[in-house]
Amino acid sequence: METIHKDRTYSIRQLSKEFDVTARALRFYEDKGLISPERKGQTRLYSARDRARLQLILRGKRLGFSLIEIHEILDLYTPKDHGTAQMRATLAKYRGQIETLKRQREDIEAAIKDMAEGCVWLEDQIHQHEAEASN
Amino acid sequence: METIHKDRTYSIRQLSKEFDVTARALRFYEDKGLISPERKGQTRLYSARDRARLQLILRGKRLGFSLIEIHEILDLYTPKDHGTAQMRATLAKYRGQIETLKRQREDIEAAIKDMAEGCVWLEDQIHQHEAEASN
DNA sequence: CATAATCTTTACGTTGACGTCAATGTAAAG
DNA sequence: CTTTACATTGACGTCAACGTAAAGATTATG
Repeated sequence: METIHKDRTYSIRQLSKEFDVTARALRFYEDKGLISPERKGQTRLYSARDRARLQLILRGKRLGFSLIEIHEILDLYTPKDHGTAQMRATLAKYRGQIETLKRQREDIEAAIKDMAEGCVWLEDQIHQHEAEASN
Repeated sequence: METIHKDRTYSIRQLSKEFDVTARALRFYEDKGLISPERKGQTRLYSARDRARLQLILRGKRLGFSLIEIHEILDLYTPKDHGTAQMRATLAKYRGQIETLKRQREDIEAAIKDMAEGCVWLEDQIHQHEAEASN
């Protein structure tokens, strides 16, 4: 194992190229409190942790969550408090989020099913059409 | 079986209450060409088909698609042309859509997995905390 | 050293998806 | 027939999520 991995930092360009988002978007996410890269003087230095958070942000976006919702989800990923009551509350949020995701998964599966059936029907039609044409 | 089912129509209020969207939204969707209810004079009359389309629209929204994307998806649901070439093209779109949905499903499953692991960890922490407290 | 390439902040512009308000129409109830 | 309730079409407002352009600071390169 090399030592290089955990302490690597990324420039704003590197990250924006890697994930195909604009630098503007990254600064915007920072503005909204979703990421907080360090600074070397003026310029931003993104850590591996920042990079991971960005991945979560983008996944959230692909799933149709707003930046505010994503912010709340990110909060679930950042361990902070240690009171039992707080931990129970956090646990409840986790579970709520899981329920949300499961409902979404059902939507997706219904959509996939619909589309797959449409495929079958269409393939069938095409075959019939071809059979007709060859007579 | 009763005869009442297929020919029922819905007012804009009925639909908006049933699906918990505003009348404004329904008119907006119409403006964008997503639904086309008939008119009795001025007022809109939504058919069972319109209702079904609305369900698809809302599902699309829950999955994070834009109205434009939803419009394209709705097009896939409305059979229209009969040329073999067109049907092949449509089939390709179906398949593309399925791929999109499958990628989304993978995102969701990853998210669910993350959250579930977080749950386990949290439950563990809470148990340890309680064990400590009882000594 | 000059200049080009990147970075920064500030600020205004844009697009999507509606909300809200005004002015008006119409249909059922009392 | 008047009131009450819900319908319609504009037109403008709003919020999120960036895009874009301006102007300056810093770093890299010939």
